[in-house]
Amino acid sequence: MADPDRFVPRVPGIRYGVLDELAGYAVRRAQIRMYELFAESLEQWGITPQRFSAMTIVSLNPGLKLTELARIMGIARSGVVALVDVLEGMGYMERQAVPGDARAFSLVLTPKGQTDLVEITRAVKNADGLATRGLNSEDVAVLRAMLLRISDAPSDA
Amino acid sequence: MADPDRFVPRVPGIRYGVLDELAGYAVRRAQIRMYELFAESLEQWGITPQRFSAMTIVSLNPGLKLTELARIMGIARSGVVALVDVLEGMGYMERQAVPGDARAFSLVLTPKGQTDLVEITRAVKNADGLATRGLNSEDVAVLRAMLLRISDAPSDA
DNA sequence: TATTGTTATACTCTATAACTATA
DNA sequence: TATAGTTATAGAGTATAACAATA
Repeated sequence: MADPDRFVPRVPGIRYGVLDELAGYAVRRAQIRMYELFAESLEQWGITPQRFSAMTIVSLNPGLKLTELARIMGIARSGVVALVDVLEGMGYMERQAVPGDARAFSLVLTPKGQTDLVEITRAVKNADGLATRGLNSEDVAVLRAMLLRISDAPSDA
Repeated sequence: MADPDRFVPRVPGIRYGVLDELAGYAVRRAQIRMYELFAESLEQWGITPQRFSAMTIVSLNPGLKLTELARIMGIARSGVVALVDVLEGMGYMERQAVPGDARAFSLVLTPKGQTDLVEITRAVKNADGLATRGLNSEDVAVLRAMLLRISDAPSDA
């Protein structure tokens, strides 16, 4: 096999110039490759990284409203509607009526969602391990800490 | 201002579970934030990160064919056609006939493209610096090296 | 036959804006 | 008035597949 079609981050003979000095381009290249590895592992489940994130967050924080999930995931409310529609269609998530507020819905995983999430999580961990196979666990911890710093970077000085 | 609408990577009171242990989720969160910072810096130019990458690569490797650029950037040929159409429409890039091959085109930047790329690169470096402000230059070098390892991760054992 | 660029089409992910029903 | 969810629409960005011209 040898992954004939996977992304090649550095093509021999090509000059990348400033791209090689940018943290942003390094993050982008890593993200492309990780998405490929995750997609391979999750293909059989019909689960994308985004769907996995939503399932995990709802599983651990049952009762979230759609607006809250949108804020947590950093996407628009309309995007969450589509995402929840898909997961509901898969039998993994449910909208439940909120007693005090007829406008809102509480999100919960179905029993099937909870059950399958265990195996899906195993597949995700496997993909993450493949991606970081070139790093030891201490390196990965350092990497995550540095990336979190970037995630928290403010716009202004 | 204080960035009222920017992505919040960790919402207080929310449990993230395994997401906090995954390198992949950390990369994704960092990528979202970096994209926001790049988009802010490049907004005035009508340039996206992808367009910047294409301009930089063509600038340093003039004469690339569309198929080659597609491979280098890791996207489909049809995507490169649309990308080159946009940059050509902006007056930044040109298709040039290839003497020996009537099917192909050589890509080059226009003089305007070369000139503006200097300032655009400055804006990109500024955005990258903002994103990595919480890290010193040694940290950033380590970060880039680790991310490159991930970019190169094979699928099989 | 194979390759290059192109077009057509579709799907995902994102956004904004307008709508409805409730609060 | 404001909020929660929804719908409509649009724009990137990606993909596959088919095509014409050329190799």
